[in-house]
Amino acid sequence: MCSLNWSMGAPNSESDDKEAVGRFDNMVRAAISGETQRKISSGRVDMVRKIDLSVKLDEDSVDDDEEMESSEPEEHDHTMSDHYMPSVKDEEVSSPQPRLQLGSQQYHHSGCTFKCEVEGCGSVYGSRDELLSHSLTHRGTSASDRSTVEDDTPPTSPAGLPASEPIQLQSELREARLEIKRLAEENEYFHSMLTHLTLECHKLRMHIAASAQRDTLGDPTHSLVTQSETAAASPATHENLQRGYTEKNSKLHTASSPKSPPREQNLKKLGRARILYNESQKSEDMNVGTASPSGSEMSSLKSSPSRPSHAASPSQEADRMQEGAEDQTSWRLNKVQKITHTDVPSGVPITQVEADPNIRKARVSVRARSDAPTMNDGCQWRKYGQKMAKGNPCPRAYYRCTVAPGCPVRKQVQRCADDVSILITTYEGTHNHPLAPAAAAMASTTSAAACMLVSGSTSSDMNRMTTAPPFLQLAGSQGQNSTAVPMISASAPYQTITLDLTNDSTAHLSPRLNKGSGVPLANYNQNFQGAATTSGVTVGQSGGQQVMMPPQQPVIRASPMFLNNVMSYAPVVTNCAPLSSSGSAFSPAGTSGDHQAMQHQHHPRTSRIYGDHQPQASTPTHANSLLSAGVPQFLAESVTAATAAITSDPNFTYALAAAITSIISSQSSHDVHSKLTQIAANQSREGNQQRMSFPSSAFTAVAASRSKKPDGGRISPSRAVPEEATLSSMLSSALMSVSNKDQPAATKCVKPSASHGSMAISERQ
DNA sequence: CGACTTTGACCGGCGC
DNA sequence: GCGCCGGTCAAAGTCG
Repeated sequence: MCSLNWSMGAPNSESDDKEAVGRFDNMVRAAISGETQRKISSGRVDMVRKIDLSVKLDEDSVDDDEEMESSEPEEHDHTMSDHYMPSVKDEEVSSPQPRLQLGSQQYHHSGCTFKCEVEGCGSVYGSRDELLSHSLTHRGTSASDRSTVEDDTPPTSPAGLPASEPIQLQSELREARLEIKRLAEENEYFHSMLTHLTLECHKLRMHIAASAQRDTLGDPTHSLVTQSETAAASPATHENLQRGYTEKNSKLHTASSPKSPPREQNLKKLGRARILYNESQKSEDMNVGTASPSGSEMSSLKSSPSRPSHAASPSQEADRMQEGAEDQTSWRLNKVQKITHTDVPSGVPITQVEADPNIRKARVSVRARSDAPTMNDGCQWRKYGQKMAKGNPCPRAYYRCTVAPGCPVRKQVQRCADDVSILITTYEGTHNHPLAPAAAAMASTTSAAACMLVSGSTSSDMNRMTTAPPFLQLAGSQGQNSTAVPMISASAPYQTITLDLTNDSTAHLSPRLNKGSGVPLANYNQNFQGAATTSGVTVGQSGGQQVMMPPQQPVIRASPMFLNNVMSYAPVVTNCAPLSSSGSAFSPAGTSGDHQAMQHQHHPRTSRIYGDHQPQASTPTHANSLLSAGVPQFLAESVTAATAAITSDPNFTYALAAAITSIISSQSSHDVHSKLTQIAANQSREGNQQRMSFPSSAFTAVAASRSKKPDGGRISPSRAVPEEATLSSMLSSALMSVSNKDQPAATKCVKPSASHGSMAISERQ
């Protein structure tokens, strides 16, 4: 900022006087050309501001440059946030008794008039034109003040001001005013664009809400179409707006001053900014696994409560990113992105997620017995905080996934207040990276649970949850019914589903879990067993809230493992929005939306089924022998057993069986063989880390191998404690338990199609 | 020295 | 408006 500042206030030093004269000469010129070009990057509205700031209020006017610099962020934010375009009048009025200094002359500003305070003058001027002329007159009589000429101002003769200068300045001033007017029109256009986009966003939201409802009613095809429509509509709209702007701008351009470079640059910058914006959003979305178009971007930003008004202008967003303004605004943006990341489940357009506040706040809590600080779920976690939570003497630890930079997944680990041997791990968010098989186990298990949660939460009738998988139940709040197998906390601020792995069915499968607890498992299963021994759904009271308990079915207790393998594929295989839209869908395959990633996750997990089913397969030898035994058939048996296990719940049977079947059918035996071979090799390498006390497991070994950082860094307790219980082991054990039940497959042939997943969800409602 | 944990401070939401 | 509480940040400390 060089010469745009008209100091107001107390008389300045002599140097200021000298500088002011020369600066005044360049003022308008700089405002139009240099300043305009400099400030283009911050948006057109800013450009208007800078020109309008030809009268700027100053408290101390110590350093013009610094003042302008320091005032920029605030102005910028202001402009961006509400499209406020201040006029001179605004600032004039806002000042009680401002003083305007033009060159060496001072003018007292009162209302809309300026009074010259030069001794013996006292003229009053109503407009800035008059003021300008007057100033020039004074300057002609005080040529000594202009001894210093700055910048590129041509030197003036000692005799006085050239006669042509006032005319030239006035013409330039006229040009500047024209520019201001034109920019004001543009700003108005931006305003209308903002309004339009706001309406558009609102419309899209309604669409999304409607399609979500249709989804739950079993019309997935339509919903998908609708989603794609909504996703596609917005960019198109944006293009139209952009085009409209271009056209209008060209009209404005031709109708106004000939200063075309700024105009074109503005347009270019606008376009580039938009590209930048879209690219940045795409990169974000790619992380999440959904190449969400700008439509979702818009709504995602729009949905931010902290930024209600700025979201409709992607170019402004891009401008900010371009300028690298790391101010509060960008912090808010990050916050928005965080929210987006955290809450966007796999493979779901952001719009859908953001449209549903229920999905947004879904959490999955896993209760398991463990002596370790955290459970090994296969991921790398970094502890970023610890708090004493109310009502629990044990501190709550906060962890952040560090597998991939920027992964939004967090988990909270806290020991149960009633029984410190129980570790409550609450997951929130969706991984934006492929997961190791062991991590995928936990992720997809919680994903499945989150599906329950989301589906249940969308229903206003809680009783419908009686048709939910039997391992689910509704509870008032997490932890109140600590002995119950999974429950949904519908009243908590964050909707939380709890997978309780502390019951005996799990316990007997995972003796290590209880090894150090010293607490009889019966204590923790007493209530559940008591309530569940009755057939059918038991409804009880817990903490004043209704608790529904499903019929006790040991087989079903292990169903998380099936969900683990099923649900994570469901979004991909069936592209089932409800399934994948769970708030905490830790589904790596679904998340990535990438077929490669899916394959990457797919095979090991299938292998896990295989390996878990056969405890002997925990050694390479066994694995190889089993490989030769014919894997596909074995897998089919596993699927059959799994299917049988879930047939007790007629509504989820379709979804689960469909997903299972599709997993099997979508991969060749060759793939299975190769993956199993790979896992066997891993086991061979990591043989010393194999847990022989566990019946599994290919993926346990993989988990162990993955738990060590490639750079040899320290292993965090969450992944290095040797005695800890691995969720994956528990789950694999559970699967084995199910498989050994050898129940008849009531649902054997379910066609894997996109409709099934949704149908299951809808039926469940 | 880098990665990670610890821990006090800070912030926003929420209820009174 | 105030205080409580949950969640997060970031500087300092720790560890390999």
